[in-house]
Amino acid sequence: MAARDYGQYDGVTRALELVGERWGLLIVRDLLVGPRRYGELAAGLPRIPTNILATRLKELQDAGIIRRAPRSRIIVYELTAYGRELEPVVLGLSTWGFKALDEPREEQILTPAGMTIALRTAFRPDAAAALPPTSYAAGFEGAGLTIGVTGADLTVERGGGPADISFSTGPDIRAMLCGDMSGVRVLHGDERLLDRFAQTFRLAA
Amino acid sequence: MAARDYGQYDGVTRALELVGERWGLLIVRDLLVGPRRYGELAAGLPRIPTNILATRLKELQDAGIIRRAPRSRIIVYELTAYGRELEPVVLGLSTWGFKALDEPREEQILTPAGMTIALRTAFRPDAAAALPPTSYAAGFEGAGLTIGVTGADLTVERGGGPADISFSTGPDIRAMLCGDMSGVRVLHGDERLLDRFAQTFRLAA
DNA sequence: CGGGATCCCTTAGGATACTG
DNA sequence: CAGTATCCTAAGGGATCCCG
Repeated sequence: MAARDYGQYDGVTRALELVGERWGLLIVRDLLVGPRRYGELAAGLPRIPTNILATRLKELQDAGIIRRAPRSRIIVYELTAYGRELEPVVLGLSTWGFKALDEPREEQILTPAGMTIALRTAFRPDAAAALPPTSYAAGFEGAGLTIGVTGADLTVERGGGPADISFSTGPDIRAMLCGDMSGVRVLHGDERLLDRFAQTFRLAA
Repeated sequence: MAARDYGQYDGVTRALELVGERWGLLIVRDLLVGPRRYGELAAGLPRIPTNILATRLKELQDAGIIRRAPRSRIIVYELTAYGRELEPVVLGLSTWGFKALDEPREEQILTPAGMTIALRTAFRPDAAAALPPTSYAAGFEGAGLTIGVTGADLTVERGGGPADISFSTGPDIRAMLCGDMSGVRVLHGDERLLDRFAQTFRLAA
C-alpha cells in the first residue's frame, strides 16, 4: 500500500487517492477549460511550486486522468474521457465553495480558468434558451474573457474580442454572480444587456 | 493569507481550502451517514492519527460544516445544513472513484460508512419505485448493514436485523454493484430477491 | 523559451504515548 | 472515552538551475 493511501476500499477513498492531493483538482479544473501547456498551467496556478506541478502531472497521467498530447513540436496536457467525468464534481465544489466565499482579499487573484468555471457554475441554460444569442466581453481584473451564449449553449474563451457588450468588473465576482451588478462598468454596448447577463448567470442563494 | 491557501478567488479554490485537506472529505462522508462520536469516527477511519482527527474536526467546525452536539452527556459530531450540501460532491466522487477501483487488496477494509455511501451511489430510485418494498440484511466483510427500500426511499442502518433476505458477500463490492452476484452467499430468504437487489443497486458502466 | 529537475527548508501528517 | 502532547518522517513550498 502506498504510504498515502487511506486503507479503505470504496469509491470516495479511491477518488481521493487519485485527485485528493493538494493542487490535484485545481489542475483538473484548469484542464476542464481546455488543453494547456505546462507553462500555461503554471501561470494559471501562480503559487504552485514547479516540482509539485510536474509531480502531479505525472500522477494524473499514470492514473489515466490526463494525457500528454504533442501538438506540432509543443506538448499540451489534456483530460482523458475519464478525466472529463470529474466535471460534475468540480462544478459541485464550485457551487458549494461560492457560498463560503468572503469578500476578495488583496492577495487573492482571479484566473481565467477559475472565472470560466465560475461562469459554467452560474450558467442557467433554461433562462438562456429563452433569450436571444448574445456575446459578452468581460474584463475580470486581469482575466479577460469572451463569453458567447446561444440558446442553451455556453462558450467561454480567453482574451477580448468583438461582442455585443463589453464591460469590466470589480474583484467581487461572487456579488456579481448573485445579481449585484453595482461593481460593473460598461465600456461599450447597450447597458440593458447587463440585465440579460444577470439572468443568464446567477448563483443560487 | 493562511499558508496553505491557494491565493485564488473562486468557488473551487474556496471549497478545497475548506474540505480539501487530507481526511477532510472522508470525515464528511462518514457524517453524511449520520451523527457520530469521536470514537466512532476514529473507528471508521482506522488509519487516521488521532491528532489529525481532532485538528480536522476543529477546522470543519470553524468552517461551519459540522457542529458538536451534546446528546445527554456524550458529544456527537454532525453536519450542519451547509455541510450536508456536500452530499452531491461526495456521491460524485464515489461514482467517479468506483470506476478506478481495482480488486480489493488484502490490507484494504470495508467500513460501514463507506458501504452506506456506496449503496447510495448505486441506488436506482426509478428501478426501486417499480418494485415491492424489500429489506436486505447484508454482511459486507465486517460491515453488517440492514438496507430498507420502500418505493424510491432508501434507508441503511448499521448492524443486522430481520430482513426479507440475508446474505454475505466477498470483498469485491465493486463487482457486486456492477451486477456480478457470484461472490454473494444467501444465508436465508428467497434467493430470487438477489435479482431485485441487483436491479435496485447498480453502478453505471 | 518551454518544460522541467535540483536544492534546501518549513510544516503537515503519521506513530505512539499520555492525560482529564 | 475523548482527546493532548511529543517526536519524527515525508510532502509541500520557494528559489534556482538545467537542458533541448
